[in-house]
Amino acid sequence: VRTVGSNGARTMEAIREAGLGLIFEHGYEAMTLRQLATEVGLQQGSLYNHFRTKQELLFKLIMHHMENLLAELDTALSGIADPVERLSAFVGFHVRYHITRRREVFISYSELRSLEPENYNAIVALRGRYEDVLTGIISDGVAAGTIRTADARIAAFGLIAMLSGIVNWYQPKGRRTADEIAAIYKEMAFCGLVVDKRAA
Amino acid sequence: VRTVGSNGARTMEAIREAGLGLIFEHGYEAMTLRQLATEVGLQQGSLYNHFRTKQELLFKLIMHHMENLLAELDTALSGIADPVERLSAFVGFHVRYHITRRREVFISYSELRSLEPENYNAIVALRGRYEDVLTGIISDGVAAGTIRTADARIAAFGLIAMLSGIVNWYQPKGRRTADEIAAIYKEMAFCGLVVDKRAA
Amino acid sequence: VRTVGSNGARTMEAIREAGLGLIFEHGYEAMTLRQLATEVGLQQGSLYNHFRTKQELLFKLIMHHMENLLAELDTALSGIADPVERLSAFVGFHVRYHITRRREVFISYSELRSLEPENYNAIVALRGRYEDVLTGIISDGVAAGTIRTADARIAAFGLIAMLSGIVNWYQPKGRRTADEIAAIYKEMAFCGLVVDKRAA
Amino acid sequence: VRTVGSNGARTMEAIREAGLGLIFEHGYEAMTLRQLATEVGLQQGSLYNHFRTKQELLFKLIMHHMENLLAELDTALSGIADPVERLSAFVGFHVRYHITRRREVFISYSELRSLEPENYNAIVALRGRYEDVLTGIISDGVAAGTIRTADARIAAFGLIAMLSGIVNWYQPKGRRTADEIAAIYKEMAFCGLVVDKRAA
DNA sequence: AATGAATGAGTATTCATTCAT
DNA sequence: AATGAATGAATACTCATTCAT
Repeated sequence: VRTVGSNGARTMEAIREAGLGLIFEHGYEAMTLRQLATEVGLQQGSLYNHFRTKQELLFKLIMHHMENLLAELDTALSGIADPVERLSAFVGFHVRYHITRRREVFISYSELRSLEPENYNAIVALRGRYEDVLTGIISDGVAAGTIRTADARIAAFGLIAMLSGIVNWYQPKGRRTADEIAAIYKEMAFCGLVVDKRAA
Repeated sequence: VRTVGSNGARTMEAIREAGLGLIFEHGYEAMTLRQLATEVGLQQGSLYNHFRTKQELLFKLIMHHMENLLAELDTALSGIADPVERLSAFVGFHVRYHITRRREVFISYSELRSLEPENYNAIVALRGRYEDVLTGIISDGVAAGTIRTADARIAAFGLIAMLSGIVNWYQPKGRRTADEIAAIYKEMAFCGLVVDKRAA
Repeated sequence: VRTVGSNGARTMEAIREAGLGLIFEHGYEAMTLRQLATEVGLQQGSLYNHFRTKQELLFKLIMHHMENLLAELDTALSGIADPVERLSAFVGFHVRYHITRRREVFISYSELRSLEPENYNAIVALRGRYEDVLTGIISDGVAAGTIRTADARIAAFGLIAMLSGIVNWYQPKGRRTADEIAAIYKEMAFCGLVVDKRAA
Repeated sequence: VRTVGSNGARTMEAIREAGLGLIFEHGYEAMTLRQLATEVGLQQGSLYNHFRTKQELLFKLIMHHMENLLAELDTALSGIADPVERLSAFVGFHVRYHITRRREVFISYSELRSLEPENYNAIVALRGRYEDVLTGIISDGVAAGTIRTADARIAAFGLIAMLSGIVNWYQPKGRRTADEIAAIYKEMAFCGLVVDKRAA
């Protein structure tokens, strides 16, 4: 029976939103479709008009996020040429994005393991492209003599891990604003922690 | 019926080891006690001679790791007084530990969510003590004028996140040894990436 | 929304044909209306413009077949008076019909069990009329002294079962034509298998 | 919880018996494991201590029957050499077996379609061996000049179909005993129905 | 300390059917 | 006459856990 005023696209959006929240809170395996249906206001079976399997829902959620991430990164870096400036823009973008899209980001890391091989590979490929952008920036800087590291790839991994850790403790009502956090991390990434470098 | 030659302590050790592997691979929720029993060579029911619930198994695994982590950190830092030297020792220890105890470390991050409130709190308290050690080192350095950061706590979080990210990509047969990796990370943490700091 | 050029009667015929094929292949219980709709090129809901329930579809399919069977039998026997000649005509008709309408025949036997009581009774009544025709022929022959059996009814059942078994193994491209098969069965039915009857 | 006095073999036997009855009555697809569990006096999940899937239960039931059928046929024919006498023994055996094991026999025909390909092939192979025995008897008789037919294989199929049809109408309380039915069918199979063979 | 049979609650998914559009 | 979104009940199967043996 079609509920008066129901609408496919609107329902799918509600499923997306509820799914994001439930997976963020309980994890993909622990979230049940009963919970999801209740949250959306549907019967369990009706969910299947909008996705084919629970796995597909997870994949769509993560995929949508990854594509968005890459697109917005592209925008954030466009028009900037100098490696150090690009690095600065990357850090700023990454912190802001991870703070505003906390749930998507968290899920995209923590639920990778629940993706079936084919889906897993698709996501990891996109993640690789994101990492490659940063690795490229660092390599360019090294070539230009303005960035220094023994291994651009490992440095990129380290930097991304550091910045991404924010989602584990950031609270919107916390003691620091997003911009302050970005500044602190940028300082760490650029200058390091130690004043008298001879000690290193 | 007691199988000839069976032995309680030995069985528990086998459960520990198998559980570590299965949770690392599939996640706590996704690991079934049937899998665990098969791996250990028991029937499902027999597992309950060694732990009371699946939750207890997870908790013991993580707790054991956290206690070990803190004890070893203590050893690694003992006898070192200077903050910068302590920081150096911390980084070295953390990288080495995370590389050698990859599964325990990974689980202790990713399965926190599956712990029941009481157990969760107990673990988070220990994790807090670990973070506090690093925060203390940084604060001491700032007071001594040899470390520079706007927020010792956030810097500690950032550093730990950066170093911990290693478990996501480290391969024992990879292109870098543990010591090389530690050196690269130490350099990043101490000096930052940018050569000409005026650009920041 | 009415698809351009769609036509009620044509659609119903397509449903009939697809339903016949699917039930023959998978069985009534195992055939889903989703499969049927896909085969016909409709959405599930649209099927209900052509029948009221899945059960009704099955009933109509079988009923249509039974009525047709009886009507064609009538034609095949019309004008023949002698019991042995009528028996011969019956066998020839039954074999030919079962070979050409394999799917209908098969379903009408195997899916009887899936009919609701009322529908079941209606079909079994028609089947009884078909069996009665053969029983009558045999009885007439016995009365006339040209057919011999201890029980006309059981003989009729046995003969029908023997002939109907054809649907289980007949292949249009097989080693025998329909006429050859009919001849072999007629010989068996008329003369039996054993040459020297004293052995029986 | 192990019910006091419960026993694996006894439970499996109860499942077998109940499964036979339910599949005979409703068909494999229509029988639910809820019904089966209720009939046996277990919870649904407990059934899975005794078979791995519903399909496996069906397969075991049919396989057990087919092996039994072949073993008993062997016994029934052992020590008989003359083809006509073997034919007589076959008919007698088949009728008696099909009357006493009505449910197994019925299921083994009607649920063949529900078997997965691998299982299906295993059963059809055994059925083929049964048909081969009869085909062999008829061929031997033809070679000896005591049996007459244009096609031993088709005659075997026809005879088996005729005899097997009994399961569709036989009632233990009916008007004829098993032995009478066997006699009537033997007469039909041996001598045919028609007195004056010139009419054929 | 281990087994094997049981529980009971739960899981994702499917199905025939309905009905506003 | 067809669609697409919904229902509600059911389905096979799984899971952590229990306990008599």
